[in-house]
Amino acid sequence: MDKNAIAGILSEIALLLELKGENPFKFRAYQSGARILESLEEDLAMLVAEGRLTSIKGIGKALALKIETLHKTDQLEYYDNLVDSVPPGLVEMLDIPGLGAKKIKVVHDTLGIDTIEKLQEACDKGQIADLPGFGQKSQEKIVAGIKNREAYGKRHLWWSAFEVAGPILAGLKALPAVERAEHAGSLRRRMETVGDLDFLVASSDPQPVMDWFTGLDSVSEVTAHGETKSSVRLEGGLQADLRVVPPRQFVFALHHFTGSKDHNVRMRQRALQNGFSLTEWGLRPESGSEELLEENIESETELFRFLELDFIPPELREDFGEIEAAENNRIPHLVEASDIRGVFHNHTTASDGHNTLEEMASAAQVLGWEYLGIADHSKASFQANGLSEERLLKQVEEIRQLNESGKYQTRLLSGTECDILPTGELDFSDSVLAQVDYVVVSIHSVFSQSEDEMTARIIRALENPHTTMLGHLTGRILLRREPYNLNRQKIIEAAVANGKIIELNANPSRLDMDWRLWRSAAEKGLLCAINPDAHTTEGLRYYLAGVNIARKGWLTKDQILNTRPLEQVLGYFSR
DNA sequence: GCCGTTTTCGGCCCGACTGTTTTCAGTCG
Repeated sequence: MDKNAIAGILSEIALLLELKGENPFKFRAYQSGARILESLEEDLAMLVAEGRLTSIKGIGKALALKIETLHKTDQLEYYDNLVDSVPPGLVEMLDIPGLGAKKIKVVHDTLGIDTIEKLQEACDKGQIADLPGFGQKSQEKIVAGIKNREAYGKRHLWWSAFEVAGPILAGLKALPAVERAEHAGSLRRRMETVGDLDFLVASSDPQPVMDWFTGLDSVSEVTAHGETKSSVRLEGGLQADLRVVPPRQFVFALHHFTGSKDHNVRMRQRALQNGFSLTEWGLRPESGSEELLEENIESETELFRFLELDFIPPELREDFGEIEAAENNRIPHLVEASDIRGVFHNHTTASDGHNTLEEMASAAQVLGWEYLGIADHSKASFQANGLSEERLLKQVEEIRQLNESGKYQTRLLSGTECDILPTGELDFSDSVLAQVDYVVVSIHSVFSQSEDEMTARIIRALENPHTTMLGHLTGRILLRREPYNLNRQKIIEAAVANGKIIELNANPSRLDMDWRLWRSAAEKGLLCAINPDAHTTEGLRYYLAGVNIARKGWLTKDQILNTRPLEQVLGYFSR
């Protein structure tokens, strides 16, 4: 069993222990164990073989033994027994807002309820309201929670959440009572998906701010309306929280509510080591002290500096080594949107795009790009109106003529998004591929191969001398389709060995390859290309989502091909 | 269940809101 699968089991164990009412620090140990495993750089097999698991901070004897057992045998009796002892319905109930492990345990222990259906029935009979610690309101909340579980339970794409958040933030900033306003949470950290929107405001007069927020036209339900915090449900199911804090607290609260939780834990630990207690309220000389430190800290930069750290951009605050880097002046200068000089993977009406070659060229010019690559589908992608050899060569000629005409300042590059056939062969022959500027190779069919088959298929495509870059590595569609089975590390290694690029597909539903892999991949020498995979002129703007993810992946300008000027890009293609 | 160079036991980040209570537990982030 690989480390991610094992991590999944450890998280599940944590959940089950919580439902059983175990010592909270015990299940937290499992939770943290799962996370540690996921972010492990070293080969798990090696760590197990050399008995070095316990040398990792957070992994003790008990966890090490369980990890080792799962790794070697794919089985764990402890886990199996635990699963058998907790009805699956109880786990599902955690999705219902207002129901946590303790209350679920009460419902189960007193009424014997073990499915959501039975919970619904008990609510209908009014039995839940009579339980100790429950009441009429909690019962109503549970009924609503069950009803909305489907619609509200899911996360939202960062791009769409950001579009909703933008006008709200602008509205907050325009209020007279508001001194400062920012969004926080996973939205500010540029996570690929967002659970809810967090807004933070500095004001000494919270009431009108709260009233404005809860009174927004797009609010379908007000779930909390307090003096410092309000929560609303927006049309479309997105939840939004607003916190209003006194101006001198703003920086601390912004840092706290930006998270991530794991990053905050590390920051608080660091503060404690330096003799301070850090909370969203500010810094105290020591834990337990009432008095806030009278330091003049007005920006996050100053807060980090107080803890002897360089500024850590919000995108990096995932406890992925950013604290250590900030300690040693090793936070990289991350790529910025303005560094992008063009993109390579885009479609036109020749295949399944919605805008013509010229419309795309014109839109790229508006974006100020030096070059725009066109990579329409190849013939095997029949469903996407893939180009035949003949049509591709015709397009190459069109592009050549358009460039010669000088009509657009943006130079068009001719490429292809060539299908990787199930065998790993490419959809076009070498002689055809030799006639385009570059080749993006992608998988669009037969997703169901085994991990070994899929990995070998992709590696074979990377070994083709005409291949320039690999498109959307895993084929995942966020919130909709899981990645296909493949060994990411092997593919990264093959790309490096063959001098090939892996694309960062910037389509907000893909954001593939995942940001968690980029830092170590780039350290191994992998070159990135940020591609919007645009099917419309508006879709070109997705490159911004790609830059976000590149930043989350610690990438700098020089690790990304499309930050380079046209001449260098052409030079790279004709190596 | 993990950790520790004062510690092998006694901690483990912490505060707001809600709904239930009548001083607080559970949930959430």
